[in-house]
Amino acid sequence: MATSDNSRQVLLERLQGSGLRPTPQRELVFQSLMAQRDHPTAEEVFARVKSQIPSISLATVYNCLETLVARGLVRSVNFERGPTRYCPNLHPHAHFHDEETGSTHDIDLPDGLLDQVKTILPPGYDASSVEIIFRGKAAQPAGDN
Amino acid sequence: MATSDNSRQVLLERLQGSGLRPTPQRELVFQSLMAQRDHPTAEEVFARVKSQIPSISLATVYNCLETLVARGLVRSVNFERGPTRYCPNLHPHAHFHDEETGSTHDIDLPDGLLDQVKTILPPGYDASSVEIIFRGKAAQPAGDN
DNA sequence: AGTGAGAATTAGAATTGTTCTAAAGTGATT
DNA sequence: AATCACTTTAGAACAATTCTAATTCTCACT
Repeated sequence: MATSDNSRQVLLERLQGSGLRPTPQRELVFQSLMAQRDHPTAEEVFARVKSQIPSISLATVYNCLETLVARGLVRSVNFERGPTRYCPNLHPHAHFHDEETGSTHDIDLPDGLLDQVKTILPPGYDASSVEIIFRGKAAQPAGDN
Repeated sequence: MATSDNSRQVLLERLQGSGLRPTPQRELVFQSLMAQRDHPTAEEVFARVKSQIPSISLATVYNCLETLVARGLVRSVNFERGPTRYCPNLHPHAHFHDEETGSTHDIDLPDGLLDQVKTILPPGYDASSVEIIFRGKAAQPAGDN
């Protein structure tokens, strides 16, 4: 299949380009993600790749996933590890994570924006809530956490 | 102060309305969130309320927070507890969490939507990424995870 | 005021997801 | 073949959260 050869090429290039080695473990973890296009957890990836490399360890799977995410080859869905945070702001708002300070700011949403965003959902999808998270730098005097 | 009396009223009503008791612990946890409008973790809330009720336990803080979130009095920022998930879809897309099945679906984004959403950021905020998460029901033949 | 039932709290153990550490392996380069 | 950086492995450690069992509290009803 041409597609998987392509993505393998991309993987190899990205690794080379960062001075990282194209190890069997990295290739396999990447392949397993490309092959089954769902959203597996690290444990699930671990389970899937063990049949190919029985000696692979969970720590290696975590390492490989981290590498793939860092190289932009894969996306991680739980953007922010760490403890859940609670906010008393009940107005519809988005969150901005300042990556430098680790602080979180509330961003007010214009009226109707959430409804507008919901219109991108295909028929059959009924969203009870929408969450918008920005990440980046805020040239702002801190304050929030 | 009228505001905090107001929100206290709301708290009491919401609890009553669900047959829940307005305990000192629940009131205190709620108050502490209202008083300091940042995004504390459960541990931080625990630390803050201990001075008022030294006997309070961490489990109670978690319980109270869960209750407040369930009653819509407070919002939790790490929408989905549990393990991080990984997806190989590199096209800009949102995620839809099906609350019934626990599965996650990719939602394609129309061109320019992310840029458009970014325009709501006040000056000084520079977002390197935007994450959009829907939660709700999908009347869809599953498939994704 | 006393009692009983259900609700809530407490302390600590257990679980889960992730990261860390130390030792061993790999492979290109001298 | 010695070296050096990178990688993997196994298991311990850690952090966040949930669970459990015992106790305490609250409140409606006598």
